Amino acid sequence: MADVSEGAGTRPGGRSARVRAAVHRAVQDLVAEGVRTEDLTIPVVAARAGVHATTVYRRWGSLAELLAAVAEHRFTGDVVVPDTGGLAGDLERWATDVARDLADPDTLALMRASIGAGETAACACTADRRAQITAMLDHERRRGGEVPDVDVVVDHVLAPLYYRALFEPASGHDEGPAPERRVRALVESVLASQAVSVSP
Amino acid sequence: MADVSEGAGTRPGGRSARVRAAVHRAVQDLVAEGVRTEDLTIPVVAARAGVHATTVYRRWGSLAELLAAVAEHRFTGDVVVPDTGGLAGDLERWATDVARDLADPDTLALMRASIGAGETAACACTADRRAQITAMLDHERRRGGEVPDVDVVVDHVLAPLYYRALFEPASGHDEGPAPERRVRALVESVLASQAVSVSP
DNA sequence: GCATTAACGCAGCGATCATTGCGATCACGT
DNA sequence: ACGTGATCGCAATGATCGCTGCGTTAATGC
Repeated sequence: MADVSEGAGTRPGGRSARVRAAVHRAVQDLVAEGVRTEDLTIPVVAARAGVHATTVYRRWGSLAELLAAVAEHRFTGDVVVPDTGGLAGDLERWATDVARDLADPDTLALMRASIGAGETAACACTADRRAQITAMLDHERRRGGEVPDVDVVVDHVLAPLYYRALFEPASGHDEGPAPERRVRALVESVLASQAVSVSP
Repeated sequence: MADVSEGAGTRPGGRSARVRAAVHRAVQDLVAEGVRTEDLTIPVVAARAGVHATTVYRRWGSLAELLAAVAEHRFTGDVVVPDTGGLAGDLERWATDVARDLADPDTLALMRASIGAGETAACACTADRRAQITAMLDHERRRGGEVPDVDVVVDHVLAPLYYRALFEPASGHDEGPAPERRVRALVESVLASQAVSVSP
């Protein structure tokens, strides 16, 4: 689904797209198999993808740029903004999707690698999230409701999910029992903090 | 101050400690100078530290382990838990310190590299934070006050700080004006969320 | 349908990395 | 103060990476 829309680069040739898709899939597969960052090299990726390393060097140049591109294509357009009729429901469903996405080891590993690859690749991981939040808030505002600031939602809903995924993976204290109960609590808190909002 | 307490490893010899300190400082300096992850190699670190690469290979083995060690020694024991007499003041002051620490490009770069190096190194970055929060909450509890859960503080204060530092560096919309006003808002929100807490 | 040109495969090159064995040095226990 | 053993410096080695010509393939425009 995401591999189909590959033709948005420089020269959407029929073969170029297939090569790019193969390389992207190779990176995701390798990183999902737990290959260490130092072992994740361009020749390895090229071999897995079935293309020659020269091609990868020419198209992407560096491993960081390759990871950034993969991350950008991986983290954009996957989550559809829900419309449950209310902001609370929208946020809850959306946050649940995000949490499920972050629970995937493949996604997490790719994000780690992207963060380590550089600032650009790191920002690519969350580029769409803000836009999605803005869309949901606009929906609610168009319904006539009072909505919190985007930054508030980012701080109180998005940030906790990413923090836990990155820094506390399977801590063993609240892992299994309450995955979506936590999401509900986060959404409730952000809607409650509307009253004590930062803006005057 | 942190370099003095190096003698907690395997063999706290006088020279081993100096070598370790030199290597640690070399890593921090190099990563602070903006050296790309792919250019940050063991020979480079060794050359900067004034030791031979063989030593680094033998003591740490991999670059990931080296980064994990550096991150652990860098992010432990730096922040002292304040005691202003009240939980709000403690959290505010502590969060301000954390935010200031995260604002340092050197710290941020080291954290990025550590995250990219692997899960162990990543967790080393925030190992002490939870303990510090627990300490502050215990202080307040000993004063007889009602305190929120540790996870709530992590979600609503710590997570936003780390998220912003990692994924939105100098976005250009609220960077300069209100660094500590944001911290105050976060602390206020966590104290307010006590009322609508998740726990029954 | 044909010319054009971008993109890919191939082979070879230099450079750097990661590792290993040995001698020297320094810290630690008696 | 001296012996013992760990740690470090040094030099050499094999392996791999990253890059650059050149020929070929196939996608695009007329």
